[in-house]
Amino acid sequence: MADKLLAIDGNSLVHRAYWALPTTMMDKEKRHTNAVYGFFTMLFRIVEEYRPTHIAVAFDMKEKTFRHEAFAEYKAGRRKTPDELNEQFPMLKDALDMVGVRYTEQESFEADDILGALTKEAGRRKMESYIFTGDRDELQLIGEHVSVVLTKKGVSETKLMTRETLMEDMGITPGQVTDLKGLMGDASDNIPGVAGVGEKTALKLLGEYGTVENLYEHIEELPKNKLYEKLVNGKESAFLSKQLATIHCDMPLRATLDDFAFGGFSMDGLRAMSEKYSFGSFLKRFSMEAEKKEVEVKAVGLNDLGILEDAVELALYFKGGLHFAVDGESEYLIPQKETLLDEGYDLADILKTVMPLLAGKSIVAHDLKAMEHFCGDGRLTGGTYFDTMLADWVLNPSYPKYDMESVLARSELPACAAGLFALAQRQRGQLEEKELDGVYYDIELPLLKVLYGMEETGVLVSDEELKKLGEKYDAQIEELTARIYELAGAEFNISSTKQLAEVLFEKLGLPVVKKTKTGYSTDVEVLEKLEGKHPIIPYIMEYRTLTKLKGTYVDGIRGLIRDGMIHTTFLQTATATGRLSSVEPNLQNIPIKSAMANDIRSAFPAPEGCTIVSADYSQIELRILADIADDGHLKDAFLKGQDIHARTAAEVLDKDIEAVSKSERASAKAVNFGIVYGISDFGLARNLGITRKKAADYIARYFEEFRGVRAYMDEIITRAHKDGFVRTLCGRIRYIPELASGNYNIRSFGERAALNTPIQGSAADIIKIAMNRVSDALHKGNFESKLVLQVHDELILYAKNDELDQVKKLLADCMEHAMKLSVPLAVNVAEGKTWAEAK
DNA sequence: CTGATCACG
DNA sequence: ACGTACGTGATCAGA
Repeated sequence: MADKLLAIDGNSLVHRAYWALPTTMMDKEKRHTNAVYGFFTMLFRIVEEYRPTHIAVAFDMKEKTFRHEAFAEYKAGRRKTPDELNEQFPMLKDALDMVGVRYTEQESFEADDILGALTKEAGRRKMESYIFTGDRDELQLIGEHVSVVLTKKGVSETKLMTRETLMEDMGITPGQVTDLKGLMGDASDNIPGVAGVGEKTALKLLGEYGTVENLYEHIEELPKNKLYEKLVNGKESAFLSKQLATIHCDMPLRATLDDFAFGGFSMDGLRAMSEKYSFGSFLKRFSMEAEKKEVEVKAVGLNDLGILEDAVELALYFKGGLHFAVDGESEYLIPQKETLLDEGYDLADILKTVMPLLAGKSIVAHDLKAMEHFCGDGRLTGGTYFDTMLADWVLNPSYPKYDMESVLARSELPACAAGLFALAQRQRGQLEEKELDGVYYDIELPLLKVLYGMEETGVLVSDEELKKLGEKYDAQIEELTARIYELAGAEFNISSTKQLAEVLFEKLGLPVVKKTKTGYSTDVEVLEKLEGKHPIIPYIMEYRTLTKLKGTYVDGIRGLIRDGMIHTTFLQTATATGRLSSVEPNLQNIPIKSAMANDIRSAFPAPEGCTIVSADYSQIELRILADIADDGHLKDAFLKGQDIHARTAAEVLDKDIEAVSKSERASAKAVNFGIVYGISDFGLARNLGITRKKAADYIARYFEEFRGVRAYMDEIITRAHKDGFVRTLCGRIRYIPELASGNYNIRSFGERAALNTPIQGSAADIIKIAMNRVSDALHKGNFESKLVLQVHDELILYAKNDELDQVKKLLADCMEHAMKLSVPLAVNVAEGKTWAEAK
């Protein structure tokens, strides 16, 4: 194996770790340890990823450096390093000693100078170097054999920077990094740069002139404007700043590269160090690491796969490659994708060899649906499955991310096959403890396969029609743009809320209706209030509608068409309530309400020989509310099959349901929506455009009639406060930590979520059960018709024309009887040759 | 990379 | 006296 140097900027990383982690972290002796802990978290991660043969940690020395001699204010004005952090440097050095990692420091030089000299030396020996730092200055050290691993936010994310990525990201070469600092300065080091020149301007100038020196040679060619003046005044500062930012790679090194040879952490040292500084989670981790070491020692090549027989216990999907861990007689195999590719294997070959071995076996994977796509149709059948991503979400659906890295980080298990295996084992127990096994095994796990099928099938789109539509919209947008410019008396970017606000509220003097935290609001609500006050308003509203349609639903979708089809991805672990979401493209928010929605939906035709069938639940959320709140009026209305909004109006206004007017029904509809969301008089007032008092009055009268609903709302909130979570009809859980907040707004939000989640989430349970049953029924009946989309309360299928009647019946049946409630679940079924017709 | 806006249920 | 309806994703502008 080629030698690889990991050169670490100790100071940079310690600072990063200190600010990223809470100072409440202490060891047995009440010494602060957050920076040390964070440093090692990053170190373990990076060593795992890069597997260096040499590691050097460089520290700054407290003494002044040659830079202070050049510029007295260098690093002045910097926030003083807190004592809680300073104390941790000796501890870190001690800990590094214990685990067998060498560090170095030299008087009057900074860590980056040492790193520069070390990596330069390594380069001479044709050794690859990776500089690990948060300091972007060090990007100047990038070279043929040198890359920089930049820490991003927190302690878990990094980005590998090479010449290529630096060029892509900033458009400069490593050599130009000092020129950049020379012009823009660096606030954190108190490097002045040229006053008034920021990153944007600096990059633009460098793009043209390359270096500070060349820029000033050609300074007289610049237009004699403000920028020119700034540059002339800042000339001396620019040169000095560049000099300060330059890292000196030619310092005399006290240590040599060989001193930093690294043959792995000392396991005993790790244990002792974790013990000494009370790093409990590391201790756990190392017992796993030790196990993994065993695993790798026994790793065998692909040719030996034949020995596996029925030994497959675990496989996982990871970053587009496959890692396998196979458990026979405690024999493991983990060929990593990179290793296999290095050895000249083709992924398709691997799959052909490995997949048959997986059939019928017990498989654990992170994101099985993605793995199914990766492995190809039907390859993963017949075995038992466990998906650690799905399990993590079912156990707690409120995290922002569920990728393998995040999940394993939260679990504090090592990011390797053994870690994932251990995680699955733990999750199996937790699912039962929390009574979430039903949701997981009976709903989500089977649904994963259904969703895979839907994504694989895809949706047919007419690129030609979308193209025509786009041209039509473009023409209209152009016309609108001209009119808007004329009415405004100037040209501006209508899509820029900032520029639009300037035109509306400053140039045209229209009244300000609402503000956002950054300035004037110009959203539809505002524009509607302004309608009639100026002829420009309707044009702007139309412009907004058209550009939205064009950008998102014409161009956006066209860009994703492959062979006439689009294949959305249904995210099964994205929402806190249990719903699905849809991305790339989002097919759950295709226009339906507006006048032009028909155009868009018409571009989604049924495939040859098929009809689009759409079936949606009618008022499913209010039916669920009727059931769980056990409300007399609500249940009565649904049992009698009445128009629920009309009935609500009749109750509140105390009149016959037949006597309810259209506008009375509309108000009641808004109230019903509000109830489901956790109503407030303010919200209802805003929605209906009535006074807050009238809204409050309406709500009060509603609750007088719908006593069950009122009681439910009180009860669920009380219980949620007590438990800290709520559940859906199927037992799906959502923790709501906001309920414990001392902040009124946050707590109120928690209460509304507590109220809404059992309703929205139960609806999600019901349609998911229905989907599993529909899919099952289609297979069992040997139908060729296919499920293609789900839009929260609606299922869309491609029905083979000769199966149409049976499929419609089967569909309605599965949906209506997905769950037995105390009121019927009503389903409307429609069909058409395009999506637009199937309504 | 965040905020504003707007598409859906 | 607080600020304000639940759940999503895509696009654009502009720091």
